[in-house]
Amino acid sequence: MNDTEARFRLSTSTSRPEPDSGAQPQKPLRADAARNRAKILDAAREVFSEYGRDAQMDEIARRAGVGVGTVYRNFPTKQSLAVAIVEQRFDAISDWVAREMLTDPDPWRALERSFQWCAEMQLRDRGYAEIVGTLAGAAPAQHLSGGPLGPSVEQVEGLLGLTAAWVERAKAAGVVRADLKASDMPPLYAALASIVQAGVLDWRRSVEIVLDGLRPRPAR
Amino acid sequence: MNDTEARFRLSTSTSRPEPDSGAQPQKPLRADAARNRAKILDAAREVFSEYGRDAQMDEIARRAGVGVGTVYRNFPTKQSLAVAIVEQRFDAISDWVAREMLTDPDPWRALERSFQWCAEMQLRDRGYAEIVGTLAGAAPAQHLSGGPLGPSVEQVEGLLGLTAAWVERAKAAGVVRADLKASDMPPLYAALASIVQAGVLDWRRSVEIVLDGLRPRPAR
DNA sequence: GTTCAAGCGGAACCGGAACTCCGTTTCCGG
DNA sequence: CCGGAAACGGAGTTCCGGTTCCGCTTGAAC
Repeated sequence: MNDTEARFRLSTSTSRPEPDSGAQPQKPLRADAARNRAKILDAAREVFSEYGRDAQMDEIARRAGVGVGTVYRNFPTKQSLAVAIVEQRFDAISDWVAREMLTDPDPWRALERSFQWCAEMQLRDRGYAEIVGTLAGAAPAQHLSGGPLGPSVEQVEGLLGLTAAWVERAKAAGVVRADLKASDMPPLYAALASIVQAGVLDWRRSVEIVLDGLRPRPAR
Repeated sequence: MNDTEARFRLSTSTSRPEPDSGAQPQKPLRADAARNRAKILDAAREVFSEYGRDAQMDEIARRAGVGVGTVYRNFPTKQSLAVAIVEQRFDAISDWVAREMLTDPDPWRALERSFQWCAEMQLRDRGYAEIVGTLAGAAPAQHLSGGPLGPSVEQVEGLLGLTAAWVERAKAAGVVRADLKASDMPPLYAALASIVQAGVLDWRRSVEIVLDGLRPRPAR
């Protein structure tokens, strides 16, 4: 699973690590350096998904076939590397939602599939719950602090927008409760991810209950 | 908030730290030692609830007004201290369920209150989500490994029993879906705790959705 | 009051993991 | 093909936090 990364945003791309925003020309990296940067990102993705925040820099360097020094030349700190990975993951989520969830002609089925996908993601990536949790916790007006890790404000708003679009479609189709709001959804995904993370084998059962909670309220 | 601990199980009580199970007589601790052990447990409770697993032994010792050495004489390892605290918390949960949830004449209201309580607990104890997650993940036949931390098998089964009792009452009263099982509940509490942990301010909204999912299914 | 084992404090130890430094290697413009 | 700037590697440094050790203090049995 390599080079699935061409479509990611500049800040994590195979160009020079941004010393600061604003200076755009950025002489491109030397050929080997660019290659290494890509290898590092791939390795980091792998190691973070296996060990979550306990991933070790040495291990990442080893899997990238590179010295630690090289890792640190590209990402001055473990934190910054983690952020880059989180941003990639976040974009992957947005991609999926846009591609799979918004194009499905049946919004309810799209919802079911999205929960399924969320659970699978958590199963294969130990850091997933935290990412989704970040999104859920990034409430509307909470953009001030910009917690420890976390995707950018634009990323959060983008995904929230996609979610809102789905909610509209679903409500129009009458398949969900009439009072559903876009902001209701992220916490539910975060919840599912954490359930899977906790090792609950029968997470589908929890999904079933939540889905029932999302259905249109019966006319009184 | 001191000495709320008389009712906890022996292994965390103010008696000698168990060198092994089986040797029961256990000369009682010297008076000052017993006092210190209690102070340590109180401090640990406090620090763990503030910092979760990042709690530091030195800080615990400091708040207990005791040297680190004393902490280690009572709990040979940070892990063992953490386990003691987890067991206390777990018992507190069981207590609450037995006292508040099973005695409430209205099972539905008891359910609502329990979610409320769960959220409040998470708010005041950073380690709460992990405990509830452990419970949820401790599926029926999964008692083999005995993960990293975690309450004892008997504790888990005890609480599961209480939950089952509530489910029966609620079903008898016809206030919940007919197919509800005791094992459905722990994941929902774990989910709520994690939502609150993620910093979702409007967690009541998520609760509302889940509650709707728990209501009796409308006759088709 | 004396004695001494139980208990205490906290400086020192130690391992692990993030990060730095610098001698060596590699790319690439001329 | 050469020179030197850019990049590399990985041993070494630093920091941090759990755990140990040992000389001192104190409770309690006589």
